This record gives sequence, structure tokens and C-alpha cells, in this order.
Amino acid sequence: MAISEREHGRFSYEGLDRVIHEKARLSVLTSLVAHPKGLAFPDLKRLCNLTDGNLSRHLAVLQEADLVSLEKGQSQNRPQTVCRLTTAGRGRFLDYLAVLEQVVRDTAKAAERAPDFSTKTA
Amino acid sequence: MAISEREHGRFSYEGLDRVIHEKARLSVLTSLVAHPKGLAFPDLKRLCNLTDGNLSRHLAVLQEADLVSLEKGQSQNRPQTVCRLTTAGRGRFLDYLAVLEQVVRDTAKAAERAPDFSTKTA
DNA sequence: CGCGATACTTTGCATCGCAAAGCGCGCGGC
DNA sequence: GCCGCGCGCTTTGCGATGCAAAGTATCGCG
Repeated sequence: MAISEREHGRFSYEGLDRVIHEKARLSVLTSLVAHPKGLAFPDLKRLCNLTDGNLSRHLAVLQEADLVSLEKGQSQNRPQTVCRLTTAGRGRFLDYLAVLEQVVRDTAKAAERAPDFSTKTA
Repeated sequence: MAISEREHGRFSYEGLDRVIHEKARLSVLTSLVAHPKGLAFPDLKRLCNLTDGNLSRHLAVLQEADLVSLEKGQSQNRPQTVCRLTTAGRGRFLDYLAVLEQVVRDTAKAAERAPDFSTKTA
């Protein structure tokens, strides 16, 4: 079966932004989209099951990319960094999500055509 | 808003297998699930928009992880590597996909609660 | 023959994820 | 009142990895 010219890049999923498409950062962004009021560093750490260092690094990357904003303040005389999705970040994340949905759809379509390919291997 | 103990790891998505969760390999696996009869190296290369070296490396990784099988043969006096999903590979990919769906659902739920958070910021 | 094209593989580099160690600063014990 | 523990976060170091450019091998064609 030859691949038609039309199919060129059919499954390349260019929209999968490297900054977003990363387990830890995907976790962070999903957490944030679910908590529009923002989340404190320790909460984020727990929700995403990340170590301090890890979360710190990923937040820096996300901030650099202007996907999140970090508000460093004080709460009960302790430092407290509150993290929020930026408007642009929300937009880009939703775009990314749309591509993910496409992946899911592409697979679902195929899985449906061959629900148990081990028994009727082409 | 404090995060309850229950929410611990709520968004950690442990099921996002590092081997699968990678733009290029995700492309390859999706292509393969859509073509259960297997795909030749050049076809895969076109579908995923990958360079030779890139595809070669990723296929090696996928084979190492026993997600795909590589059948190196000859066709018209030219080497031809045909690539197929293994049964285990298909299973693990579908598991991965289930987690992706969860991500999409989590986000959709949140986006629905605040369709345009830029206008009514918290 | 030799030149180009096809089908890969290997090498090299620059990036990046991750964990361990480090830093600053309140607070409680003594 | 200083001392050390703990919390909140940052920096450092390293091993792994994605990616592209270069390399190898074989075939077809003039």
C-alpha cells in the first residue's frame, strides 16, 4: 500500500508544542486550567507529584515561554509563590489540547476498525 | 483554597509512558495503529514528517521497548524495513491513550467552568 | 565505470529532565 | 538572644535524549 502525496505529514502533529508536551508541564498546566484563581507552589507540587527542584525548573520554563505568571509574595510571613495561567498560556494550551484530541480521534478511528488485531492480523 | 489530601497527585498522570509520550514516537505509533498491516520506512517517514536519522533512532527505541517489530526484507532489490505494532505495543499504546483522554477530559471540564477566564478573572 | 538516488545507520552536539545539594528565613526551644 | 529545625524555593550536576548532519551500502542508469 503506497502512501498518497496527500497523506504527507498526516500524523506529524506539528501542533504538539515542545514546551507544553512534557509530562510534568502538562500536569502543571492542567492543574492550573482547573484552578483559574491560581495555585501556590506547594499545592502544585502535591497535585503534580513533583519534587521542589523539578517544579521550580518547569515553572521557570513555563514563565519564560509566557504561559504562566509567577507572583512572589508573602503569606503568614513565609514566601509564597502563586502561579497562574496567562491569557496567552490558556490559549496556547487549548490549541495544544485540540491536537491531543486529534490524536485520540485518529487512534479511536483505527482501533474501531480493528478492535482486536491480534486475532485477525491482516 | 487548600488542596485536600485526596487531591494528592490528582494531575500527575503517571501513566504517560516516557517512551510513548514523545512527539515523534507518538506520531509513529498513531500511524501504525492506523495501518495494522504495517508501514515501510519511507512511508512512515513521510507520514510523520521525520528525517531518516530521526525515524531510525525512534524506531530503534520503540523496538527496544518491544512496542514495534521491524521486519527487514527486500522489495524490488532494495532493502525494505516494514514496521508493525506488536500486540503488547498496541495494548500499551491504548493504555497511554486512555490517560491522554483523561487529560483532555480534565481540561474540558475546567474550560467549561470558565469559558473565558480573561474577562472574569477570578 | 561513475553519478545520483534510495534506504537506512551512526555520530556529535546541544538540550533537557531530574534529583541532590544549597540558600534564606522565620519560629520555637533553651 | 542564639541555635537549630523546617519550610519554601533555587541552583547545580549529570545522565539521558532528541535531532540533524554526515556516513555506508546498494541499485539503476547513462
